Amino acid sequence: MAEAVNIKRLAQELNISIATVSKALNDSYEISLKTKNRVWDLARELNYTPNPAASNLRSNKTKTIAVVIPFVANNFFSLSIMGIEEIARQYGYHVLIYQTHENIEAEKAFTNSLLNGRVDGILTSVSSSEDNREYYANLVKKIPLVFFDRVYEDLDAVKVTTDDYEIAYQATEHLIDCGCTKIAYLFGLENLPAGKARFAGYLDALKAHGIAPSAELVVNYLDGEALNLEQIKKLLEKFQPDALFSSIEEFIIPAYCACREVGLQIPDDIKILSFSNLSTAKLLSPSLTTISQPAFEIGREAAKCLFKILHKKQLDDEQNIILKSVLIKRESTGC
Amino acid sequence: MAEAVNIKRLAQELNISIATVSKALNDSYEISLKTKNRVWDLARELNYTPNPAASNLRSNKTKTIAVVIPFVANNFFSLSIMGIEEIARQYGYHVLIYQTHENIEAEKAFTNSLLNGRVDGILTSVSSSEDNREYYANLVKKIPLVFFDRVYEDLDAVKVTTDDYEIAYQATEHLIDCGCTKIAYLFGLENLPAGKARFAGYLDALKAHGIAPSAELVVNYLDGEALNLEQIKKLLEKFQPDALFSSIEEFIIPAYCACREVGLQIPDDIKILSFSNLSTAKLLSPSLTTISQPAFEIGREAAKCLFKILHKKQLDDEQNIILKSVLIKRESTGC
DNA sequence: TTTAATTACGTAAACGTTTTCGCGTTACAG
DNA sequence: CTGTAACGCGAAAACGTTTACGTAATTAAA
Repeated sequence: MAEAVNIKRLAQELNISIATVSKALNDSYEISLKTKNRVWDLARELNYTPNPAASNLRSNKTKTIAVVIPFVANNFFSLSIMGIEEIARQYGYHVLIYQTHENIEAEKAFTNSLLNGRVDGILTSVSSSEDNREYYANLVKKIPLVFFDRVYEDLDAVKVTTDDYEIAYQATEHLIDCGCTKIAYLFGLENLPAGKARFAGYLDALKAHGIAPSAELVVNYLDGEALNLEQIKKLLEKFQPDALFSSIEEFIIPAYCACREVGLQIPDDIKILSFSNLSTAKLLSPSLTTISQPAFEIGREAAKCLFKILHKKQLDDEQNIILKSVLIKRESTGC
Repeated sequence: MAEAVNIKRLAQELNISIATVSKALNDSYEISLKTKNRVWDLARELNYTPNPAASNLRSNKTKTIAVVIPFVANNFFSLSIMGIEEIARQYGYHVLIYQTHENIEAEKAFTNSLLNGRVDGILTSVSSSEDNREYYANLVKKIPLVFFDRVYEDLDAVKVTTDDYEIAYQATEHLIDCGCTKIAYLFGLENLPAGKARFAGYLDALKAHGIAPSAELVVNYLDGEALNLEQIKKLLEKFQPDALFSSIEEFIIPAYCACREVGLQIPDDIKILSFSNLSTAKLLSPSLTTISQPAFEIGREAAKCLFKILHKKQLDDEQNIILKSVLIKRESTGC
């Protein structure tokens, strides 16, 4: 604190100009190796680190990226962040985190606050509460941005997603293979391509197997665990489905509880399957069949793409990167 | 991007000096309300937002805090971050996240990189792999810092923790009340006050009930799920404990698996209890009795303390804030 | 030998703010 | 009418970098 060690100080001690010091620190070709070494040694000795604000101001680079997501306390997103962090660290970048809480206004406010040079780029998984497509259509023109998992289609930006349609189709077939014919669908992310693709996979699999979909068997996600519990209990009592296909993790607890409260045995009376990155899925009672998304890899991949853009490297042809999810069969689907 | 809108631009359009604009934006008493309104209106119209780098450089304030934690993909920490974020947003601060992966070198490297004015303050939960006390003893002199959950004692800094000793004592008594006399301890965070306090609570409760502790019944955490599974299986086979008291969440999966593989029924043959913030604890097979820490509140409280320090408000007397954990009894302790 | 190119470094401006200091105007007391 | 505040604002320096440009010394080419 006391003895501010900055470039000027280094320059004075070494009797050279601050320009030379700056260039030496940045390993410029203009500076001789001898001088560079003198600078580097003294910098290390005095524990010099460049002032980020000054550096940002002058160079217009912050070496910082922002991650804008609905929540961090969520298995998928926290794993994604781990992947992002890993790559960011490799590149020497810092990571700012913003949670939108699925609030579209917060989402706009945060991202807007990032446009004045606070960060070099943004990684985001958009809020599902409302359609915010127009906003993002504008945003992608203003700052390097990569979408992951929750994306908007047809925007001029890189998108890292998973094979939602295919895996949902495959999962539905699994339920059918297990003898289910009345498969209820717990619908989340309805406003987003991911949610629509999952639902489409479910519907198409039903049709391919000659099962007529029924709107009565579809439950839309509501905000609040208790509400969903009520919804699912009503569903179970009124329409007696023989399976629950949950498209988002948030339905798991209410689904299990609802079955218990209604007195249904899993998987004998009803089978359950859910999109989820829960590490304890195998310990649930009974263990839960899940569609597990490669959350960590999604984070890594998205971050890699962003850094390619930031470093102006040509992106390998495609703007859409699709990773594979995996269906992990466990007791809750019982076969 | 094109038409950089900055203070100079505002000043030109309004035909006043940049000093006046700056002061108006900061609501200085020196400026008349009339002028302020003109500035504010134009700023809004042109979508002006101050350049953070310039502002930071001049004022030495970043409106940014850092959170340095072992992992974000962890129920406790991700909840803490939610709490921190909530408070930070109220104060208009940005949040940088750094994961140490329990690596003491990464821990030092990150925090050192924050000392050049990148952030105004730090919130941290220290790595448990080694003792890094000396480093922090120095660090707290250089930057406002608040510890939460995983702290070092006797440092001149605010510490937000939980009642580890008391709740561990209480939990052990609960196991004893359920008839257990041979209670194994799955030991984590051994290098930290939290880990030591939990263990002490366990030991003291045993003694108070006339049960002699045994070193054979203590298993230390190893890095890697498989290793812990092996350890616990050996423990079960060699010493037949009638309860497992796990001091950290990471033991839950290996503990459950070990019991299954060895053929022990929970809670009939053996009871299990663990520190944990797992939201699915009640859905496990059988549901898990947990000590649940108020993770969200810890984050909130820690952030509040940091902002008090940053705003030079006097801290209410005490440097140690202790929140209460809660013991949630479920099937795995079966009584 | 002369000229051109290269190397190694310095000067100074610039990035967009904040803030100190000073100055002119108005209001009011004496 | 003069002297003194108070008010409202502007000029300019400062924060610590980066970088365009200039220049002297050395080397290579002619």
